[in-house]
Amino acid sequence: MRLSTKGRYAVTAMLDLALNGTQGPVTLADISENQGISLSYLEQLFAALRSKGLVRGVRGPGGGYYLGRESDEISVADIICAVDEWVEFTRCKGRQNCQEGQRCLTHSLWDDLSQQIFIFLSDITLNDLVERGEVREAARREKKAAAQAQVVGLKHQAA
Amino acid sequence: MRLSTKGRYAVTAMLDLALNGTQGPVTLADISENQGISLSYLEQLFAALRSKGLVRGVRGPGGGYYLGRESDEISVADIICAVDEWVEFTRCKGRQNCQEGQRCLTHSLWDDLSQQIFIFLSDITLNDLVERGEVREAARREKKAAAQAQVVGLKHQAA
DNA sequence: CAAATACCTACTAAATCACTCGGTTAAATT
DNA sequence: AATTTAACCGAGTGATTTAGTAGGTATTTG
Repeated sequence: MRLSTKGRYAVTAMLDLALNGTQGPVTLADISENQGISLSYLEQLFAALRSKGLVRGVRGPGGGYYLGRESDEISVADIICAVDEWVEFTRCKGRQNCQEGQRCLTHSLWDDLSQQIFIFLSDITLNDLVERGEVREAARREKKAAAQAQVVGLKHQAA
Repeated sequence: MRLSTKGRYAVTAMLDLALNGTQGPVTLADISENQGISLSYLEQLFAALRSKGLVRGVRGPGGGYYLGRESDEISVADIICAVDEWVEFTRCKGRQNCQEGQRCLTHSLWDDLSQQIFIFLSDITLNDLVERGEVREAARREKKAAAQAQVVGLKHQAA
């Protein structure tokens, strides 16, 4: 799992689409203006999103983009994976000295972390983000506190 | 929190140091050969690590590097923060339209994730990695399974 | 037909990555 | 003292990524 600004741009744009696309398609020009992302860069991002079926484009006047699926069927991980290539963290994959050396130790570390992040982001849908914005204060803090407690639990178990 | 190959190189090198530095300093030339990282690149990484007190250099023949602290006092997060600049995920920080718009939603998402990753990596020390390697098979798999179960628990709780 | 919009290709300045090169100090060995 | 070993230092480099510009073509609406 790779975390870059590119992926964050894509999530932000998709969230804009989820929020403003309830009645009719949203143009990239609108998103560009709303989010301060250049039009051509958005086009590149949406080409990738389209190829993965996350958005659906409608040409011509009055056209724009729809979400490709329901907003609760699109996870943040889906979006990031669509625009950011999944780079392997390993280097000695298939090399000779990766059976017992130190490399394997860090490999399992990165693998664990990568999976951890993936699971975290797979569980958050665009709809969650939309609702999170509406409910805001109370519910959000509760969720955060619960997740926090879980992480601390994981910490003590691992130690 | 930024996750790049640079940080992974640094962790790998530090782990090499923790494993091989028990009796006397370890030269960068050794680490270079062991881990397949160029000497000059290691020098750059260790300049950053040294400035943060994570390693201590000894010049002259028989010299090399020691860990700056005990291996159970150095976390993976410490290492990554030393070599990877901490880039802010936000863009509209201090801008006018970040009070209630969509941007704030993604901001809290990235902040949560970033903190999540930081906590995860802050809890893993070099010593943990060394021990993980010695106990190997049995204990390692148990730990992983336990962590996995925890993560699944977190997922269901959040959902 | 004209306009709006998606869709597509190529190019670019800036930054980062991993590395090379060519040094200079400081300490141990001879 | 001379040599060697190693840390330490700075400049530069090709490859890649980032975020953007420019200039189109294709398709649909009015």
